[in-house]
Amino acid sequence: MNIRDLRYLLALAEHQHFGRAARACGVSQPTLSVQVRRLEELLGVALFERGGKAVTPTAALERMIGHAREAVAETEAMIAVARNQRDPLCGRFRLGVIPTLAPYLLPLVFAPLRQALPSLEVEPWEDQTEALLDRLRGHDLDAALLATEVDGPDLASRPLFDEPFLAALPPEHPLVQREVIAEADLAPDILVLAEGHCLRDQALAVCGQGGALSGALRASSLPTLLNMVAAGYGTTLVPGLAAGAAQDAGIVLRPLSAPSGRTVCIAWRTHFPRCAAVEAVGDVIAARLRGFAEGAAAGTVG
Amino acid sequence: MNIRDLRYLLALAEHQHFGRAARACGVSQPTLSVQVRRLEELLGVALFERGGKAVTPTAALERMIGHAREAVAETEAMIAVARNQRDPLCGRFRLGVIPTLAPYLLPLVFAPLRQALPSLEVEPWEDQTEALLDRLRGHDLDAALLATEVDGPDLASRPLFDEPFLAALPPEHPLVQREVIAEADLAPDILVLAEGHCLRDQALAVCGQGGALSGALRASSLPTLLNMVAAGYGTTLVPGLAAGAAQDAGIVLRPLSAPSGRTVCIAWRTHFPRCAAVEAVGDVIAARLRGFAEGAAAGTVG
DNA sequence: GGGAATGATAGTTGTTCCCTATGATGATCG
DNA sequence: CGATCATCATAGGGAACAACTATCATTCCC
Repeated sequence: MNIRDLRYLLALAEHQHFGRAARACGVSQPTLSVQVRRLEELLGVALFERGGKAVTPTAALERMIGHAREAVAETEAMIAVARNQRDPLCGRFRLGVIPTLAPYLLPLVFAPLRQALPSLEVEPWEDQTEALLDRLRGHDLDAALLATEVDGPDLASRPLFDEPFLAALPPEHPLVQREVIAEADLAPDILVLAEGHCLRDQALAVCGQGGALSGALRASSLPTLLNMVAAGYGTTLVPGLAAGAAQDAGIVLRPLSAPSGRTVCIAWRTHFPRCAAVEAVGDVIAARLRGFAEGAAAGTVG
Repeated sequence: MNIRDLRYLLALAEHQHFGRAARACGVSQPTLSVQVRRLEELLGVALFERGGKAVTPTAALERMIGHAREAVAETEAMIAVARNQRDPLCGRFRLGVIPTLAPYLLPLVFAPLRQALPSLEVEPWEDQTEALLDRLRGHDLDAALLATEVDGPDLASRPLFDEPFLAALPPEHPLVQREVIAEADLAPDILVLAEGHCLRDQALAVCGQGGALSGALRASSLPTLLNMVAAGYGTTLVPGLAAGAAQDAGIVLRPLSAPSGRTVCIAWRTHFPRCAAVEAVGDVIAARLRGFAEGAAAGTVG
């Protein structure tokens, strides 16, 4: 059963004339003639009474034609929806972002995204890496911005930009005197985020598992951590994009003697069909952050 | 666009597995695979995300699937309607009957029709010949019972049975003495129906254009005409099936010396697709009236 | 009865659809 | 870590389908 046949049917019922109906359908008269007859044979019912003068729908067709009309209409509606969805750079795009990145990166990239991909509705979702990966695997996200590379059978990722780490010191800290801080010097009184934050692991990896890691002082968010540092509880590493926020909190920032940092990536399901959207979003973010690493290492925010 | 493809689509969306969906559709897995892909290319949208593990409908498909479901459902409803209509001996059958026949014939044939064609809903429509033919041509009737043969480019007819005429006399009429009446003897004071009734023309044809045709005395229906005869206003010819009614009205009936009558036919449009129904109805009526002519000519009602 | 109009039929060609067989890839398990 | 299984994609071939042009049959009308 072909929708085309139903179109022929409706055209013939409307025009009551094979030639005109065929012209309306853009086919030859024999084509429509044969197809209608085939349909009649298939259904086992006479659909039209072919008089010498007029071609009239039978009572049987009258009862069927409503359904036929609906079937054609629904099919066309479906095709119309498909046509509207055709552009992968269109529609909702659920983008996960880790908490140590979201508040500092999103303000920078929202405007460029909106300009470059006006019909892509980017919906951010803030959560920690593992939760984001779960949601990504569960089709609850379309992509995620992470500070860790992902590569597996089902997920893939692509680096977008490097975010250098800066040493964060309370204003009265003795190390403030130095222009450049050695990572090891931070270790004794370093503060880190609560478990689950990738920044915690990265800071510890850079500075070594400092023994002074006081159990009571684990911040659950980066702003809290910055406040704790500003209040003199200890030092920490801040990612470059948070430099402005750190300074606003009254923290002194210093470059590291051996510059290190983390790589922000965009991750997606290997088989995600709208990878064009992932790519485009990644391009926009990478372009916005181009040259950021150097500037941030020198203490400037892009 | 084929409805079959939509079925594949729905099956795959439901099973989320090519093999099982294919089995549910009764096709091989490559067939379903290829068809779904073709559909995706046709629509220009990815409909499924083919992961290593699961096959999941995309957001685009989620928006389309309702329409697809509706289209399939409507198509199936249409096919179901067609299936129910497939039997031509089923459904409404609008049957025209001329007024001089309807009240006498229909009581005889309703029961046999209902028995022989239980799912055919015979709807009688009483009117004069010309009106019936108009309605027949206008598709407002499916067939008509007439006392005249019809043959033309658009209409055809078939004789069902012969209905003899009987001489109808008031009880006190002098001709009552005779066992058999000559047609010419009726002519002087014959009464006929109003114009438009075919029985009028037939009576006049049999008896000649009797000069005594009083303009004031034209009955508009056969019962009225019978009452007029019974009241002594004149004589007439009655069709055999009305013999009982005539006798009930107090009329004396006599056979004609040169037996004559009219042929009752069933008429239909040449191109009417349910001619099987016409034939069946005709068969039932003819069978019911078989041998009626002889009996009626002898004064008996079948 | 000839001509115009209309639908049906015939023959042909290109497309579509389905099958079986096979390939590619990822998951699973010893 | 390699073998095996599961799953989907691809290839090739054959049957069915749908489209066309050309032609025929019928009806209608003058």
